[in-house]
Amino acid sequence: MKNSLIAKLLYDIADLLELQNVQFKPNAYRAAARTIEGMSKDIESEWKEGRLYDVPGVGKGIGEKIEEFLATEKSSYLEELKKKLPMDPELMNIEGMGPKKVMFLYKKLKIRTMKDLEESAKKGKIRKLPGFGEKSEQKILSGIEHAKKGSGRMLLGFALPIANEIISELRSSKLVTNAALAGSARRMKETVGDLDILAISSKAGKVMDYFCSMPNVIETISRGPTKASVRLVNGLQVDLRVLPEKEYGSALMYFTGNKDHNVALRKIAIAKKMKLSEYGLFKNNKQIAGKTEEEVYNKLGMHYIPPEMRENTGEVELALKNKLPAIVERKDVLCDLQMHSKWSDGSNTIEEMAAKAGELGHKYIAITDHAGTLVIANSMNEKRAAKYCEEIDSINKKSEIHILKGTEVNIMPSGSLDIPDKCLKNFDIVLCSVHSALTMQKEEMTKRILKAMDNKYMRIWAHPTGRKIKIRDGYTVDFPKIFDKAKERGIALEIDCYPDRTDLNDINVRSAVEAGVKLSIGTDAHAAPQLDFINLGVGTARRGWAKKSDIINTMPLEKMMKFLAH
DNA sequence: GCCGTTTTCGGCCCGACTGTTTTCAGTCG
Repeated sequence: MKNSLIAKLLYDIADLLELQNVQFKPNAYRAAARTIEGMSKDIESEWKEGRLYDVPGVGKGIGEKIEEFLATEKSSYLEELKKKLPMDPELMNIEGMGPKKVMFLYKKLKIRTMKDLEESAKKGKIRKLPGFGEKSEQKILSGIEHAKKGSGRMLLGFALPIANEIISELRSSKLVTNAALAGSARRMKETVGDLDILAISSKAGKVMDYFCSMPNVIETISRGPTKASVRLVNGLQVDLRVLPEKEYGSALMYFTGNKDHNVALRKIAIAKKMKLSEYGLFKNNKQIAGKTEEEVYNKLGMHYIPPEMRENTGEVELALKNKLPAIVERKDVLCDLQMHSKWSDGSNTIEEMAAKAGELGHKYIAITDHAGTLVIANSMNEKRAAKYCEEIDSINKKSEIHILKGTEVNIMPSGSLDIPDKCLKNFDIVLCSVHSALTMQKEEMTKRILKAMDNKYMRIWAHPTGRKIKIRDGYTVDFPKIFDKAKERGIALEIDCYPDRTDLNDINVRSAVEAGVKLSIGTDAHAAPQLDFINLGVGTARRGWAKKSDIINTMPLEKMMKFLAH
C-alpha cells in the first residue's frame, strides 16, 4: 500500500507550508494525511476506481497532488517548496523549535541542518539573537541530543509497565486521590512518544515535588504549578498534570483522544452552543459536565467511546447515533494461542508457562513450540514433536488449565509446510508463519501463503506481515485474496502481541474485521512474564474495532475444539 | 485547502507555559 508514502508527502508539504507561515493549509494537508495513514483501504486503488475525492479531507488541491504522485512517484509542488525552503523540516521536530524559529534562524544564520544548528548553538551565536537567550540555546542543544539518541518513540509494551509503576507510586504516596494514564499509551498505540499521566489532588505542589524526585528521573524538563515534565533514565518523557476532581473526566478525554477526535468533539460542543476544553463542558460559561468521561460524552449527546477508538475514524458519528460496535474486552479473552517453552526456544517449562497463564486468568492455552527442519529456534523434529505431545498429554492430567498441543511451523518459500502432514495431525492447533525468504515480492508471497492455506491442518497464520517495528517493514501480501481464502478455509489471522511485532497491526485488524475474517491473539511469549503481553494484543484488537465474535480466543474450550477440528 | 441541518463564502479548537520581555510571541499538547 502507498498510503504511508502519500501521508508522508502530505505531511512534508504541510511542514514546508507552515515554515512560510501559511495559514490553514498545513492543517488541511495534515488532516488529509492522517485520514489516509489510518485508512484500511489502499489509496491507490481508491484513486484507480475513481473514489479518491470521496476520501474526507481530499479536495481539488490535495487530490491533484496525490494523483501526480501516484502517476509519477514525484511531486512537482513538493520539489518547488523544497527549492524555496532549503532547510531540513526535521528541525521543527526539535523540542522548542517551531516554524517561526526555524525560519528566523535560517534568515539570520543560514541554519539549514541539525548540524548547522548545533554548531551555531555551541559557538554561542544563537543567544545573541533578539528573542533568544542563553536558556533557549541550552534547550536547543539538549533537544538535538535527544533527537540524536533515537527518534523518540518507545514500544508500547515497554512503556506501559513504566506508566503503571508511576501511577501506583503516585497512588501509594497518598498525595493524590486518583491517578490515571492518558495519551497515546491509553489508546494502546503500538509506540508512544511520551507518557501522559493525570492525577487528582488538592496538594499540587507536593505532588510536583514527589513526581520530579522519583528515583528514575534524570531531568526535570519543565515545572509549573500544576504541570510538570520529566525525563526518565531510559529517555522516556513523562508529563504529569494535577487537577481538581470536577475536571478529571474532561481532562482525561482531552489528553486521551487524538487531535482529530478532540477537534470533532469540540465542534459538536460548538454546534450545541457549548464549549469543551480540558476543564469541562460549559454552557453559558457554567460547567455542566467534567467529572467523568461518560458524563461529558452523554451531555454531548453521544455514547461513551472506548479510548482505543478515539482517533476520529468514524467513531464520533457512530457514537452520536448510539451505534458504536461493542469491541472485545480483556475479560472476553479466555486463552493465549501462541507461546514457546523449553522444548524449542522458550526459557520456561510447559508447566511454568501454564501456571503463569492461570494467574492471568486464562481458562486454557496453546503451547506452540517450533517444529520443522529449519535449524532456527531449536525446532523439534518429528521424533521430538511426538515426545512433546506425550508430555503435554501427561501434564494435562494434572494441570488446572487445559493445554492445547500446538506448534508453529514454517511456511517454506514454495508454500509447503516444513513438516509432513502425518506429524501435523497429532497437534490440536497448527500455527504457520514465514521465517525465511522475507524479501519476496507481493505476488509471490501471496501465492506462497495461499498455497500454505491449502494445507488442511493450518489453523492460524501467525505474525502475518513479518514486520519488526523500528527494524523492518515486513513483506506485503494481497490481503483481499488472503482474506477470502482464510474465510473459506476457516483459518484465523493472528494478532501477535510481542511488542516489536504487533502483527497484524491495528489497521490490518480493522480491514480483516471488515472482511469478516476471524482473528486469534497470541503473545508469542518466550518466557512466562511475557504472557502479560496479552493486553497489547487485546488493545490492538480494540484499535481495529474487533468485536468479541471476531476473536477466536473468546471461545470456551469446547467450542474452540470444534473450531479446530474442522 | 477543505467544508456545509443557519453557509458555496468565510470560517477553520483552546488554554498554558517558556523565555523573553516589561506585555507578548511562539510553542506545545
